[in-house]
Amino acid sequence: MTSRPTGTLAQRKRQLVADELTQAALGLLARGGFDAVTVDEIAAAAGVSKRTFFRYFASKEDVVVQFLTGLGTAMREELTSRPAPEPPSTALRHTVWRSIDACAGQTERTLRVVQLILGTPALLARFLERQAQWREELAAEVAGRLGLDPATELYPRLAAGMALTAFHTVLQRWSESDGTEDPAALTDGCFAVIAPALDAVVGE
Amino acid sequence: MTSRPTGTLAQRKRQLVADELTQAALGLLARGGFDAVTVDEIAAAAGVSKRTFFRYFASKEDVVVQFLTGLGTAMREELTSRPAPEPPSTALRHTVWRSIDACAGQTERTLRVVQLILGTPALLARFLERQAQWREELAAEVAGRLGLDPATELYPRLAAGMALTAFHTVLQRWSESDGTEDPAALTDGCFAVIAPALDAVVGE
DNA sequence: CCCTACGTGTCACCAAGTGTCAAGGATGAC
DNA sequence: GTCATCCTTGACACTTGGTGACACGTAGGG
Repeated sequence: MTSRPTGTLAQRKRQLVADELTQAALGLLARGGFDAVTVDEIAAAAGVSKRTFFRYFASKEDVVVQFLTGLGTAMREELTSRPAPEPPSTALRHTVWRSIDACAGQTERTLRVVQLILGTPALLARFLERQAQWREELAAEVAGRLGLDPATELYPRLAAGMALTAFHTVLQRWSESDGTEDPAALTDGCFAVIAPALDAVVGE
Repeated sequence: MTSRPTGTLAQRKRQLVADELTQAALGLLARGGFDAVTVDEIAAAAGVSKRTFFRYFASKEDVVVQFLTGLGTAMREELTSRPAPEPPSTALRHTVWRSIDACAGQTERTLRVVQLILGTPALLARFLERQAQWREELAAEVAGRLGLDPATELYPRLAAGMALTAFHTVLQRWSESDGTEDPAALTDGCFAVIAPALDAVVGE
């Protein structure tokens, strides 16, 4: 998907530095943990200054969490592209699955990042903050699909929240099993549980 | 319940300082926002040193989030005290309601704190981190109630996650409405949506 | 009266994050 | 070729969150 050189030369150079920073950060943070590594060390490992690090990432947590940033946009894209008559449980199941499937190419790397995030309170906090943003976006999209007023109806936010709870549960189980359990099966299992609530409103 | 002077004199003195710190912090943070107020200012307003502030609170966020700390323990207490044969949706509805109802005595103060948290990314992140802990605790309790193995079954974590999604949604709506909407009605409305999923497993 | 324990203030220190400015490198006009 | 310009970067200084070490004062117990 990102195989051909995208954008201008300046943009590609910028992307190169960002990748180098991410690479260095994930390598150092994997061993030693989050607190044991300083931003100066990450910057030095990438061959840039501390100041440049903060020109690419808003915070030390950001360099890890942004590794999973694509997931949020992937989810919203998938949800908007789902056919309208599809029941919410099906549409949201594909939405969550799309974000998980997006990491298929780099399984072991993603696993280490997820384990790092779920095992580090500061990173978990930032990750959950991201999820809160995604929830609002998904809720708006769900409301639009069903023609509900997001300001008065409780369903959109709850549906988005349930989907993200499923997402989080899948990541937890996948992380705890060291990648042994099948993400697809976990996703289906989670949605089998929450589907009765997601689809109950359809008759309304 | 905390009407009579509890604990030793030293404990009460400690509580006094903690209350003074919380009071000062909430007062200053309400106007000016979270970033505009420094820990030194909070400590000075409470008449102690910065070092003493950090002997009472682990972080600047903590002084705000800990104001809602009782909610987590209140929830778990309520869930454990619920009769075993009660359907999950009923037990969890009372669980969430108990934590909301616990703030009944200080409505306007709680409202300002909730609005501050939901409107400040750093505070929201810490608050969500707390909720993640609560979720694990509630999931363990749910698993115990139903005799499910929390390591293999998806239901406990999902049920706890749905309940906390309801909790969060109630707080959001209550906060956005400036306290106008009725928390009890919101709670019932949320659980009416998620109940089909919570109770569907009963037959199993 | 002394001794201990505990809470607090002071100071020093580290790391995260930001503003500012000057240097360098690429680009484009003439 | 040269100059002007823009953009990125590094260097430096600074603020703030957070921690460790130590010294001081006070209450209680021998």
